[in-house]
Amino acid sequence: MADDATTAQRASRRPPPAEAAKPYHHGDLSRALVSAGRRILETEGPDALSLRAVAREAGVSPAAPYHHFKDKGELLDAVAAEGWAELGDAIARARAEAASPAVAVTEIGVAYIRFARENPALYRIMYRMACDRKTMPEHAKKAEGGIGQVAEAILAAGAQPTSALDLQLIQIAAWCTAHGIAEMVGFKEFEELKEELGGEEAFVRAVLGHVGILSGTARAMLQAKT
Amino acid sequence: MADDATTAQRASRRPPPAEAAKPYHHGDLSRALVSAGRRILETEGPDALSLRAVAREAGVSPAAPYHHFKDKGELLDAVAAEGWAELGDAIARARAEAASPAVAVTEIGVAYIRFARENPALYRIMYRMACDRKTMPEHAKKAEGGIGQVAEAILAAGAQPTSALDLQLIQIAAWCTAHGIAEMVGFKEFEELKEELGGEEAFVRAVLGHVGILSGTARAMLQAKT
DNA sequence: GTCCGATCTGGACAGCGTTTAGATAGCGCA
DNA sequence: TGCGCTATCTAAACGCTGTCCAGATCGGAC
Repeated sequence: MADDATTAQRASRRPPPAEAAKPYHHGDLSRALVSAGRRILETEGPDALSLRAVAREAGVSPAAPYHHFKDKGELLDAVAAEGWAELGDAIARARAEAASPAVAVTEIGVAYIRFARENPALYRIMYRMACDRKTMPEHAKKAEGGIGQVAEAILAAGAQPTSALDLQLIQIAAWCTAHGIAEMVGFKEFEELKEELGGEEAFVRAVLGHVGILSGTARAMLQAKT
Repeated sequence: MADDATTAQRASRRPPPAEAAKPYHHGDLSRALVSAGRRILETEGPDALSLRAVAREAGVSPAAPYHHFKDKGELLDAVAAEGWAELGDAIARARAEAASPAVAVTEIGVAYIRFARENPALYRIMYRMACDRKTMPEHAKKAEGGIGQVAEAILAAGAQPTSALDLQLIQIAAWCTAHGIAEMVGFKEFEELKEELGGEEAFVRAVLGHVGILSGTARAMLQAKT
């Protein structure tokens, strides 16, 4: 086994091999550190995610990560970026699998919230990083597999925004709503109600059903009635 | 000055004096610790809020707080509870000052978000505690000066929920939305857009305007159209 | 074949949350 | 008035953390 690795590495191209079992000088650590971080996040929660723990998990000294990330924060940023990419995929999948454009927006919301609930520690880090640092990872904004999907889905559902700004605000409102629900669904207060409604997803759909993301036209219509 | 304090304390009733400058054995520390915590939160941010820093700020040894709170978490809980009480007051004020019942719900939302934005570190702690611990402070739930206000305001605005459950879901949806916007308004992504709209509050109102919290009847109406 | 530069280690530092043993001092009781 | 009780506070210590440094290691370029 060790022989295999050594041989494979010796036969490889000039740059350090991208995937080897436990290669080389130490291999490509940055990737190993990020996935070690995710592993810790999943198994031990966000509070256990220390730089030292990550290094330990990856089998290197506590100082080693500093040759790949200037900071603990930068490592967390890399972990978060991976999370955003996966969230984007989940959103794209939900949109593709939606029964009709009309329900796609809701399904995207449900998928977003489900992702956050299935990866609570990851989502916490993702939000934390998006909040503190200046830019979101590009993945999160891109149309293919990103938040940009929301605008498209809203348009496909037949909404008629009065301007580009209107559309942008719709998008932001949808995102804020999803984030808010995602973070609050876990509150212990709602445990009873969730059970009454038949599970967490039912609860999420019920809450989502009480939030209307309104384009300019729909909003005007609603105001005319009230 | 020291004389004043000593005299006042000696003349006081049996139980330890509630308000003295720097009294006694050490005075009523728990209160001092909580306000020291808030001071640190405001001046140095949430990351600087260590138990030791709080003790230092209050002028006691690092072990002293353990006679009043079993945990760092319990101290944070106390700080958060104070925050919830103040948020409740802000909500009540917004409702009382609203021009009409129809706009009260929006004004409550704006007040909620403004509080979160003006006390970002405090709000972070408040949410964190509400998330991790089992129960919200009673203050937050009470009708006078609490989230319960939302339901009343919604009813006063003329909404016609189809059931108690419907009303509860409306309330939760509103809360989730406010929380989501409150946390995301700070994103650097929106800086440009905020400026374009003429400030953060304008941005908040614009986003809020694109979210409709729908009672059962209003929802049915909207669905009939789409 | 020799050197360079990237990578990794071991050790150190200050700061953290928490526990323990011991000092201090107000209160109830005699 | 004085004595002990108990709540409160301190000093010191533990293992943990993020971060930095000097030195060891080793692949790749000349």
